[in-house]
Amino acid sequence: MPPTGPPAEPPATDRPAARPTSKDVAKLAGVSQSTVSLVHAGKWHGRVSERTVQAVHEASATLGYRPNQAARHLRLGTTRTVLLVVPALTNPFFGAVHTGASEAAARRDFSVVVYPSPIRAGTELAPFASPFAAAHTALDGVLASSMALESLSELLGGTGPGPGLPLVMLDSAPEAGPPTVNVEVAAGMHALVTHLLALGHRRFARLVPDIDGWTFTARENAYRAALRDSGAVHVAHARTEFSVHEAAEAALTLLDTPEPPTALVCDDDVLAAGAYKAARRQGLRIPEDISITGFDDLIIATVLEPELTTVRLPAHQLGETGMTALLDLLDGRRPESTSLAAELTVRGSTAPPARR
Amino acid sequence: MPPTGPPAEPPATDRPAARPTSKDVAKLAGVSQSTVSLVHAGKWHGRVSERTVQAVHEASATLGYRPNQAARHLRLGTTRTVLLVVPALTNPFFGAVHTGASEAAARRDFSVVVYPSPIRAGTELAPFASPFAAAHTALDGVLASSMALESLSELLGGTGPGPGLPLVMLDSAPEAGPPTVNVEVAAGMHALVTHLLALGHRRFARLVPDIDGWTFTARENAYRAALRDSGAVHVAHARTEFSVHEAAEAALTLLDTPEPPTALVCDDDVLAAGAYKAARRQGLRIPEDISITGFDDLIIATVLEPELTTVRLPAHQLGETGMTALLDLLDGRRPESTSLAAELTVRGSTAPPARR
DNA sequence: TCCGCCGGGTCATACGTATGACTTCAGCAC
DNA sequence: GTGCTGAAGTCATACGTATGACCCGGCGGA
Repeated sequence: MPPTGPPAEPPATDRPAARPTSKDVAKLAGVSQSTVSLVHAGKWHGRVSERTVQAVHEASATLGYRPNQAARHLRLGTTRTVLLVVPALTNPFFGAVHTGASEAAARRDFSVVVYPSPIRAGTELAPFASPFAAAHTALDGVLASSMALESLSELLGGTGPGPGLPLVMLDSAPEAGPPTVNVEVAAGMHALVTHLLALGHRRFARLVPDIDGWTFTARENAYRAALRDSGAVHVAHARTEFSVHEAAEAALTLLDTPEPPTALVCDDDVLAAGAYKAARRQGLRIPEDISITGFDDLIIATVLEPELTTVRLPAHQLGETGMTALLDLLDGRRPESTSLAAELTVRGSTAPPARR
Repeated sequence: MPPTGPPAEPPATDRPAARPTSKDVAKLAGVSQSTVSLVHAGKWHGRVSERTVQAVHEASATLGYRPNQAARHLRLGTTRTVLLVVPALTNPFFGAVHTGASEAAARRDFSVVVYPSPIRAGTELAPFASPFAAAHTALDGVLASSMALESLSELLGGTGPGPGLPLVMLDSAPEAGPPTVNVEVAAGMHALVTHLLALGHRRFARLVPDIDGWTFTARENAYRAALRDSGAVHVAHARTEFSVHEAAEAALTLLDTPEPPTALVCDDDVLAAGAYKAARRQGLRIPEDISITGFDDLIIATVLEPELTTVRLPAHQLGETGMTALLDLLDGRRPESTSLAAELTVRGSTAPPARR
């Protein structure tokens, strides 16, 4: 006698609410599980008759069958899920990036998980570190924005020799390893400064966030390059936290001087909003007494009064293009790094400087 | 002789870049795969010696082993992934909801996928419908915001008899089936109107978005209730699309009348921004000639000048509480529907009406 | 001496799918 | 009748993990 008799037979009643499997469909349709799988994969040409295909479809419909994703992920070795790393979704710019990326992913049957990563290395990383590490094997690739590569690879569990995940970077230095999709912020900045120079401005100042990142470096370099040999001077410079009130304080230090600038170039619309506050506190009219510019073209650009002259960045397209590049990479095609145009958007916050 | 000889033997060389499995770890540590699994699950007390545990950990570290998520999902029948359904992440309010939800999920080792759903039924649904259906079996639950239940269940692939996914709703009617987490918008609106009445306002108007949803209905009802028997009158009402410029147009129709209101109650800060524009186009000063209020307390509330009196909604906390409720539900605990307080935030856009 | 028990592991299996290898059978040419 | 081909399916297995059921050696008690 074999050591085990038949174990306690499971209740033969059809379990009611359990999700149906391909086996259930097979039984109902009177075919084998393989056939069900073939039909659902669409690979049945020359292997299954039309009549059987019909039967399988009907059976699937009546049971409400959906293939178990975990099982196919395991079998196929792919999860059709990618990770989007952005600084914060509370910034509408990245909300738009996400939307674009999601749409592109959806078109090719991929899902997107978001990992809002703190920009500053180290801070607030704890609550997310663990699930990220866990998700590592649940991902096919990573689309990462505005983050230093080293901290990213650290996040990716880089300590071990595990093979790296396919990676595409958004808005980061094109020279670095992975393919990148960027916005031509340099060209945008150039157009912006040129616009101000053409209006007659000769005294410039600059308000920048205390965030490191390729875009900001690129903006800074383009700003300096555009000013060089222009006859205009860069008179001052302030770094600030990324909030309206902090920006206002910082802008005040730029404006409250014996010879204030006539043009204030801010690296983001939010900072420009702070600059508006500072200007008004100093009794300066915009744009008569001072021209102020932003960057990004968020909603607040049109909320401000006068509406803000800024550089529009194609956030949605950035996400879309980046995701497309990543999926191409996953398909084995080596995507080329691309740049998207940024567009100068002139509104009411810039004008010729007052005559002295 | 059996029909098949040994099939073409796989190349016995250790494959270089393949992700290591628990089997590889087991071999290196000199134990069985089961033991590795037990150690990683932390369920080894009384079953594995400390020394062996050490060995397994070391082997895992040197190989850079990460458990394959697909395999454990399949085995465990759970994916530890939930879906967040929000109208649009480009609205910073929902960005904050997402952040809160993600943090709560991360704390319990869950991932979040986002499905930005159009508010208006039918539109733009196509690009997302398919992956959503596919993801259906890859989800443990759904946290949904501001959407009609019927369109949601449609999204969930409701045609078939598939068992429904555990669901928690954000900001929706508490009477409906699933547990809800809401913000006490009614109390917030009551406080707001009371504030305006106390300032002496007697002629009210209202600017609302052309979006259906529980919150907006609740705001409207609370507004009317607060005005009833107050001696004040509701003079006009306009619906508008959810954008600054459209809102400005709509607000103009409210203000450009023989007897304009002295208080304009807007259902969102974005609409209030539009109202500011309309007021200025009419030559009205804020708040001397007209008081304007918003709702939500987005960044633009402090960007506007004067800064906007509004009702702060705890977006982050909403996402956090909602996610916690959903995860409780998944754990079998029946969460109770809860409400979060909304806080009246008085700033510079409200003042006593001008004497006539 | 024998039994029972416990610490420390291993074995075997199931989760649900996808797919290469195999089978079966009808039709047809020779 | 024999052999061949193609259509229509089925079989068996592997993906990597988690876990209930076993197994084994040593020790304490009767």
